[in-house]
Amino acid sequence: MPTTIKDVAREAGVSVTTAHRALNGKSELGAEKRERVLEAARKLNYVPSAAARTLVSGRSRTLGMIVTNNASPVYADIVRGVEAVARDAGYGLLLCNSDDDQSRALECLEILRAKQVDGVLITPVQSDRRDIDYLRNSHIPYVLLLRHFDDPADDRVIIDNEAAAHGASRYLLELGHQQVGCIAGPQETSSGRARLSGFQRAVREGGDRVRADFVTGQAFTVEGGYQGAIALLSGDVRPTAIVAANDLQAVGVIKAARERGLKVPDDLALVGGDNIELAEFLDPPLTTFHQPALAIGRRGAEILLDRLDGDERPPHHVTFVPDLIVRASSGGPV
Amino acid sequence: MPTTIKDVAREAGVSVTTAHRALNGKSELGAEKRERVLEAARKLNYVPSAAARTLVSGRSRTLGMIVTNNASPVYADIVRGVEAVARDAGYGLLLCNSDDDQSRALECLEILRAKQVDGVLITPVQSDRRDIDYLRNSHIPYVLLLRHFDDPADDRVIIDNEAAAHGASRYLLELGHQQVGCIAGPQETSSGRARLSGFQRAVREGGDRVRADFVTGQAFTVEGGYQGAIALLSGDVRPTAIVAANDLQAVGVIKAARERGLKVPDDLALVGGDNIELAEFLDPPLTTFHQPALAIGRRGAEILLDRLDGDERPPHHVTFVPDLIVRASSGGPV
DNA sequence: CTGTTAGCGCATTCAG
DNA sequence: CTGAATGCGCTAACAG
Repeated sequence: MPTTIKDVAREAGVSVTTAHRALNGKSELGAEKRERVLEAARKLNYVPSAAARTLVSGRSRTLGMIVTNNASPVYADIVRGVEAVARDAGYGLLLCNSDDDQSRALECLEILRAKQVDGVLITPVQSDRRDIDYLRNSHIPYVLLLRHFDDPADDRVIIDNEAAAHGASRYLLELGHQQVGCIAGPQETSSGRARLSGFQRAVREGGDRVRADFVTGQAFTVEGGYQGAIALLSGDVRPTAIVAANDLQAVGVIKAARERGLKVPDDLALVGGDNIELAEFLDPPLTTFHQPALAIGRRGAEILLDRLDGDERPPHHVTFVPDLIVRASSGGPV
Repeated sequence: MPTTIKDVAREAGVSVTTAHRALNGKSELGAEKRERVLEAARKLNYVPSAAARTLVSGRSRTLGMIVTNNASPVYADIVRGVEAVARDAGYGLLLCNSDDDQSRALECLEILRAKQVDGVLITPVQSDRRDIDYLRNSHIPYVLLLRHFDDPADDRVIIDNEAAAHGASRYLLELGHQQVGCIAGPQETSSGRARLSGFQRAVREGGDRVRADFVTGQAFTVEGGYQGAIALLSGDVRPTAIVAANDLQAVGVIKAARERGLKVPDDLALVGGDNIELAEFLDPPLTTFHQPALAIGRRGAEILLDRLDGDERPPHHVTFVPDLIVRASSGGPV
């Protein structure tokens, strides 16, 4: 039984209301009584019940967060950024993983709604829009992270995936590769589509001598990259360079190449995406573009908290533009 | 305004109590009325208020979790494991990072207590025992993960760090190294101490010809390993092998070695710890021991949920025994 | 300046 | 089988 404000009031010999006012600094009241109350609260180790406050105020001072998988480096950093901002603002953070399974995401949303989170940060499952629709229909403020639908009404914090992938791909092509492959992420995801588009644009710009091949729908994981690489390397014409959808995939490519006795970058040039912490220590160090995951999380949380604070401005569309980071995996000068 | 049970009752034309019973399947009641209620609930998209339930029941169906840093690979996996088990049981998960700062941890605990979490999973800040004392004094059930104090009353899920580090160190010594270094983690942490002990035991067992050197207090991060390596490599006698406190530190060692033109493992053999996902793809692939972080999280959450379910058995002390994973960084046969 | 009253949404008494 | 009343802890509205 946690101690309640009633206990504090009794201990201090005042009414519950007075205790409440002393504790929350509402109206002015006798300095002496205030002290007695604060003293009693300290002595009894009083902490106000969030549940009761939520019940009466309708606000929980808790944010919800749904990500694909908090253990994946990019999401891990995003969660970190969100948590830091949330806690600084005195908010709790309820974390859920969807594994990009919509029904799971909806379960999570139901829990979050029951717990009356004040807002939600979400990397939507993009097999369909049900998660986002749920949030909208429930009138829960939300901010999209990493992925988004075209609806401009949504607040969102993303990176320019098209430009990022284009830059990385073009870099590879300028090194002279004429047979390039691309492992594209799930094409339901806006990020997966955009990165493929960027690759394709670079290929088009490369002119007629460039021949490109790609596989789609590979998960943003080591395994996804591995499978994608197997597919690309099994084609009739082996690519001399591969653009992976992200760094984890690139690791999968390295694994596949290693198994086939191909040396990266000599036999197979490679670029990834995201610039995870260990990218520079991989074998070989990975050429990639930098996705500022921590900042994305922080910015998203700030936007959400602003909304909860009454921010009525038009939708926030924050787009970071990643820098290309050249390392050894792409071949060419480092 | 979310819809309440009152709305459902009105819609169904029954009393609140009846609605409650229909929704919670308490006592038997007219099948027809039950249907009307369920139908109304569905139609109104009713979700019971967790805040109200918490207020009346005293239980929130939420777990709290405090880790050093959810973005660090081991913690990320632990969080993942906890979240999976928690959600399967219908529990929410409130996540906090302490950055191993006790005052921050205590802030988090205050929040968690206010939100009346039913239990807490924690990797304690071990600068002192205030976080654990707080939990105990607040009568909040808790399970320690990764780290522990000697108090056998605490439930805990850890690995045998001493044995793990001993095995890794001995492996290195058996390769013939006579000048070995160890980068030890913060010695306030039980894991940091145990890993150093394991190293020292291996050195003792190595006999008189083995000369060992070590630095303590290096953070379990790339930077910590880097600094530690600088220190060890700047000594009068350069070690030919280094035992890092974990894989991230080992990465830092690789970085330092690279900067100094030392080749791993030829000029400097290296072992880490934890077996993070990318350990095998590093340059060079890292010899390490496997810490089953996901399983640790899962097991911890299961124990905690059992406690909440009334498990009164003696304290659970789960200790996983890590396997050594030999890769190229240690030199020797792979 | 202070205390009394009422109500947030739900679950658990009690009566009927 | 059903409903009305009560209280969880806190805050807001209303007296005094």
